[in-house]
Amino acid sequence: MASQHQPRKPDPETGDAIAALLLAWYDRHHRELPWRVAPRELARGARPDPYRVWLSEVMLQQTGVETVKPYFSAFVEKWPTVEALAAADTEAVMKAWAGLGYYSRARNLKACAEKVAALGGRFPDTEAGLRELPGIGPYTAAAIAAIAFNRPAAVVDGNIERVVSRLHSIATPLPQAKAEIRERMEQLTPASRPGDFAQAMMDLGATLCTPRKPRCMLCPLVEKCSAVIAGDPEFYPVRPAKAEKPLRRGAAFVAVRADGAILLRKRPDKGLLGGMSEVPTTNWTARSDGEATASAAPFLADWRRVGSIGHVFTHFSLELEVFRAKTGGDTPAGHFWSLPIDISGEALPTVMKKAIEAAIPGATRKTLKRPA
DNA sequence: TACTCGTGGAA
DNA sequence: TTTCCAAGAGT
Repeated sequence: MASQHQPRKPDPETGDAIAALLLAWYDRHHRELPWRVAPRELARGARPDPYRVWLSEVMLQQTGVETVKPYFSAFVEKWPTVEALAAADTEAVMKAWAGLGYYSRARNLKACAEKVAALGGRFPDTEAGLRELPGIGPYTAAAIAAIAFNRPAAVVDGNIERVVSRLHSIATPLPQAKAEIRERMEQLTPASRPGDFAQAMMDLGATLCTPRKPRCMLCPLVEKCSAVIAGDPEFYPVRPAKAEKPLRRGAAFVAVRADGAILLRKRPDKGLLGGMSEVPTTNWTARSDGEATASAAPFLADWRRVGSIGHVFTHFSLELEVFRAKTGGDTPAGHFWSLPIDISGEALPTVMKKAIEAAIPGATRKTLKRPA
């Protein structure tokens, strides 16, 4: 039923008052962000560019604002429009995304750009229409609808889950509480300025209503906050305990050619680090398998252990023993050589840059621009 | 519903 | 140091 995703009439006793208080706070204290159109500009008639709103929202999925900023700048400079991104090489997009994590986002970004370009370069302007595009889920569809198209969509992200669960002292643990939080957000969302309201809720969660030590004395909603009245805002939201991360081990092989080139290969499109490049490695297993290292190298060589690196993924930790060898120019099937000037621009995830750095310090550091 | 899927900053 | 967790989506 589409109707259950439509906002309800705001409750005049609480919803309207809260929205008004929060928007007044936002007008004075909103963050200045590269992808954001400030309320003053909106009042003058400026409209957000849906392409920039979409790009920023995808980058911000589970990713901090400060981390996203340089990537956002690089993307809009390289690809100023959705048509430009649609026409880009997928490999170039993966390279530009390298280091940002959750690499399926980059593939979905490209696929989404192609679909939107096929629609004449215009994004759908409804939640339902946006929801059909790859990489756009419930949150992102609502955020784009509200921010770019002024639709009164109920936007719910991690910040808003925290703010709303405190505002209404919702003790139900996540993710069970999501339905109730959504209903509350639907009641709160105003018909006027829904995009600013969503961003105001997120700014509040990011700057005042923080996970630990919330600064309630500065909060515009402190008098409306049930958790504050109850005396323990930090108790909310209630989350289940997390599972412990298992440790996996493996070995990585950095083969260096006489001209300094490093041997790389491309990972499968799906799965962990999908579509990204890597130095050859063994399988990553729960046990340490020293036996497998020599046979798992791309070829026989004078492999020397140069150290080890550690890396933490979402659901496991990894320790890689790093080996290096000087080799000839043969190219094993499925591999390719990357020259020193190209290394920093390769689609290398952070864990692979760590491995290369352990073998050749400075190799992945950004150097001079490649001559045109 | 429950996993999978990165990374880095803050406390 | 460890732990948490950030503007979640796909399967």
